[in-house]
Amino acid sequence: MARKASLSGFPEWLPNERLVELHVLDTLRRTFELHGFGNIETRAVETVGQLLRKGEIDKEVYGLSRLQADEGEAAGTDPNALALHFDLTVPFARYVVENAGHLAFPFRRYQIQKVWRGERPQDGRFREFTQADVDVVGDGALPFRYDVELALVIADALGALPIGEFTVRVNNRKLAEGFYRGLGLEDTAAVLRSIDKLEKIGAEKVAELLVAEIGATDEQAHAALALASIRTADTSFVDQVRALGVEHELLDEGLAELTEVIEAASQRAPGTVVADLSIARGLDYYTGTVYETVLVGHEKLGSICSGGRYESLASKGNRVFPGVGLSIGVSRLVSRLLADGGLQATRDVPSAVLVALNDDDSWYTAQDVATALRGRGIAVEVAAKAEKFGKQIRYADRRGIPFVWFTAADGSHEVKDIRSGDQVAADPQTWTPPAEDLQPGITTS
RNA sequence: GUGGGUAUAGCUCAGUUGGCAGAGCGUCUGGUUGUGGUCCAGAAGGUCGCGGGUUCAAGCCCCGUUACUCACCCCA
Repeated sequence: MARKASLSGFPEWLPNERLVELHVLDTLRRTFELHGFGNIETRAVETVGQLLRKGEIDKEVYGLSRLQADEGEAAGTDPNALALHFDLTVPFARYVVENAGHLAFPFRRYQIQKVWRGERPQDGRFREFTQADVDVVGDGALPFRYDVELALVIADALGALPIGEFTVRVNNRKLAEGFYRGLGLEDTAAVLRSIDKLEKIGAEKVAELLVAEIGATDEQAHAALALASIRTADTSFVDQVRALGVEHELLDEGLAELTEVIEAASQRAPGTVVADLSIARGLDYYTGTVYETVLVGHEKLGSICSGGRYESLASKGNRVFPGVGLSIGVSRLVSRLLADGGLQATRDVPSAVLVALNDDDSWYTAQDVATALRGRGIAVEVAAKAEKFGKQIRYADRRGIPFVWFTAADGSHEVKDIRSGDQVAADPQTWTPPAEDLQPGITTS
C-alpha cells in the first residue's frame, strides 16, 4: 500500500504520486481516443431505483441526503432517493437510453470518473476510486466482433502503461452456463459464484461448496472444476472442453465466441490475452464474453480491469441496447504501482526551470526571462526572494527542478543543469531543455 | 456487518519489574560578505489516539471509545 489517507478508503496522493496517476490517465485517454472512443461524463448521483435495477448490492451504495432532511427522506427505502454511483456501466446504460435520439450507434465512448462503494477498505480496495471505462453499445444488436475489438483495445491501453506484464483472462458465460446445464446443474449463477472463488480458496474447498450449497454430485462438482482448470493461450481449450464429453447448445455457442476472441488476440496481442475458463465475474448482467485482468506477480491484488458483454442492460420500450466494455481500476492500479512498483515522477513540480534572483529588484527582469521561456512551452517559476544562490539552487533541487537560470548584472544569461553541474551561456529567446526534461517523467526508483 | 492486530516527533520505530519523553531519517540555522548535494556543530519539533479507573507515581496495568489495519462478504 502506498501512503494512506487519514480517512480510510478515500485515498489522497501527494503531488509526485498524483503525477504518476495523471500519467496513467493521460495514457488511457490517448489510447482510447486513438481507437476512436469519444468521452462523456455522467453525473455523480443516480436515483436509488436506477442503481439497484440490476441486483442486490444496496449495502455497497452510498446514499445522499441533506443534513436537515426529514426522517422519511433518508435513503434506503425510497427509490427516488439519490445515491452516489458505484460503477460507470449502470449510469452509462441510463445515459444511453435517455440520449438515444442524439447518439450514433454503435456508440463508442470512454469515461473516466470517481465511483463510490461503501465497503470495508483493504489493500487495493477503496471507498472512493477512479475507474476508466470503455464500452461500445449498439441499437438492437451489436456484432460479436466488438467483443474481440474490446479485448484488443484494452490490451493496447494497458500495454501503453508502465505496469509490467499483465494477463487478460477471457471466458464466456454461455460456455460456462451451457456446460453446467449439460451437466444437469441448473442454478448456474450459484455455480459461477462458487467457481469464482477458485483462486482464493482452492479446488477442494470449491468442490465442497458445490456439493453442500448447490446439491451437486461429486461427479458434477468434479466436472465443473475440470472445466474451470482449463487455461490456454491459444484455441486448444476447445479440444480440452470437448474431451470432458458435455453437450449443450449454449456450450457450442460459447465455445465459438471465445474461440473468435482468442484467435484474434493471440495474433494481435500475443501472450497477453488467454482463455481462462475459471473466470466467472460476480455481476449478473453479463451474458457472454467476460474479461478479467491481473498484473503478473500481483495476482493477490485482484483484478485491475474487468468487464464483459451485456445483452440487455439498457432498454427503452421494446428497444434494447446491447453493449460490451471494460473498466480499469485506475486507483487500484496506481496504488500498487506506487507501493510495490516503486514508480515515481522525476520531479514533484511541473517546473523545468527556476529563474534565480541576484537581488530583489531583478524579480522584474526575471519575469521577462520566464515569459520568454513559457512562450515556447517551458514550465518556469521565478524565485521569490534573492536568497544566497546556494539556497536558490537547493530550492530547485528539493523539488527536482533540473535547471536554474542566472542573469548577471550585465544582462548576460547562464543556465545550470544542477544534476551535472554544467553551466552554460544561454539566450532566453532560443534556449530549450532536452525534450525529456520538458515535463516530469515517470521512472522506477 | 463479524473476527484478529495496531495506535509514541513530519516519517520509520525504541521505551526495562510502573519512576523526569528517546533514536535514526527528514526539517531549520551556522561552519567569515552569493553556486546546492558530502562532512561537522547546533536548534526546533510530542495532549504518548481519546475518555475514565487503579496507584505516591501510568506511554506501560484495567475498562470503555474512536481511528487505522488484516481477514470474511463483495468487488476495480
